[in-house]
Amino acid sequence: MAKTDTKGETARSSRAPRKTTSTAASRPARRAMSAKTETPYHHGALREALLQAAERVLERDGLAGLTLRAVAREAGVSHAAPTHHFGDLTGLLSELAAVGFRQFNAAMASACDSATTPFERALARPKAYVAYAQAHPGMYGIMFRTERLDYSRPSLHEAAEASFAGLANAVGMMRQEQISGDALTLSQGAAIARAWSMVHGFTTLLLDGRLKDILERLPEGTTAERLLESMLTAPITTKPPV
Amino acid sequence: MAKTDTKGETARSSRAPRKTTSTAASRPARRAMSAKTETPYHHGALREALLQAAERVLERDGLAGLTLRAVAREAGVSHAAPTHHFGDLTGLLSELAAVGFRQFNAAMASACDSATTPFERALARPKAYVAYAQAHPGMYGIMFRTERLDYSRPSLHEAAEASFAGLANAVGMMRQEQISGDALTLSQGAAIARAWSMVHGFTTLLLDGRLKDILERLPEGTTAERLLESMLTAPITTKPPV
DNA sequence: CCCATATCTTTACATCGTAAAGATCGAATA
DNA sequence: TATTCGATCTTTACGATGTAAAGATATGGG
Repeated sequence: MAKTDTKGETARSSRAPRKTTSTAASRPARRAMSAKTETPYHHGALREALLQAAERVLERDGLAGLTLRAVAREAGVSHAAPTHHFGDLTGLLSELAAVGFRQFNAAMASACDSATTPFERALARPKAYVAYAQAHPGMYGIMFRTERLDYSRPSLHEAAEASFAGLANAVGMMRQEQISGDALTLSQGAAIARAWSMVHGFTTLLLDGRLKDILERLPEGTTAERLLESMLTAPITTKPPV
Repeated sequence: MAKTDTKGETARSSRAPRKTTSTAASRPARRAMSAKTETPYHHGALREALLQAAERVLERDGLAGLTLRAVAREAGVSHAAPTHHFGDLTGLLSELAAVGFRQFNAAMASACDSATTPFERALARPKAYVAYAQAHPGMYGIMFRTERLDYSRPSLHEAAEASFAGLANAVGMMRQEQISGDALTLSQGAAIARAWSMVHGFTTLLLDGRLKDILERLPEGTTAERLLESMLTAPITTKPPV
């Protein structure tokens, strides 16, 4: 038969020695393991290690470099190991996106906490939103690359839901009214949609380099953050936009 | 050597007979061509045929199904034919995105023309924007899938530039001032960024299914278009959003 | 102490993008 | 008109990827 997969996909020996977990490292290995007592057959916490490896690969090589096999190489395991933990590529991306949403939610919460005046509080979330996306462009890209995500996974569903709830809550605070979870008035829905659309749209356009044209034509040294601030606070001149 | 590419990749015979162009069809073929006088070696207008095939594949099978080989199959040519016309996958996607931007620009222009009152004119563009994306989700997805696009290609650059110019011009009309091409005030830039971010953000969230949560909680039968309209026209309650 | 099960590796294969070389046609040129 | 050259399309080939299936190995419960 035709020989395939013959070249350098083992990755067992040359990588960094596998960081065994406490339980696995504490007790001596029963059977002989490749003479050098390293790289035990069982990893111990491979799932988490794979997620961390995936995040490294994503931020280093971008979305195009984020493959199952690349993640396995980065983690120093066989190329089929991730499949066992995540089912398929969609599974891995979905779990990674869930990690991203949790990071994101934490960043938003901490930004809200550190704001004191009402004016600060109004801008804290949008600024933190854009800041997170700029600091983790790969992660943000994955979180909204819907075609390769499976929202039926509980971890992703919950993390994304929490993110949305935080947004709705913030909008409710602005309007000084409680936003219930099960029903919305058109005015409330419009306010949420406006806030989310504006910040999400700004972020994606910024990450895609689409705002460069605008930023270059603005007064010398105007940053994206300044543009965001102005976009959110400046009075609207004559009629609704566009 | 190991045999590869041995199965069903010819695609010459079973497909629809190639639609030869006028010049190719008008004169009889010189040499014998596979006994059945069809599928001439030279297509005649393969480049355009490939772009149309790509658009069909995109809207039928989605972005994941849009591969060089799938497009070649759809057009009934060998899998390497597209490479000659577009260089690589990025080339094909970029030219297809350019087609999308031209369609989009035409739709926007026609929407502006058919608007009469100032109120209509203010909403005509956003509505047409979202309507185009909903009618051609694959195309819209490609136009903003930046990682696989080459904006240095003149056709794409020009079409996207025209789209941006139309937006800037529309915002200028709203503000009743001329927006020059080379310099912007912060207020002008903020107005453009707000308009673009809002509509683009709304569109991507809608296409990604992220607005379903909101739409379901709104009064019975509220459509996305209604939400958009409300988002753009409703007064902003208390302070800047988010 | 032993085995069922979870975990990880090996092997295999279809598909994809892309490169390189061969085949065919159109048209300019002599 | 015959020939040659360049453009167009096909064939062949190769490495990479996702995924399935089967084999190897460790872990924990009986």
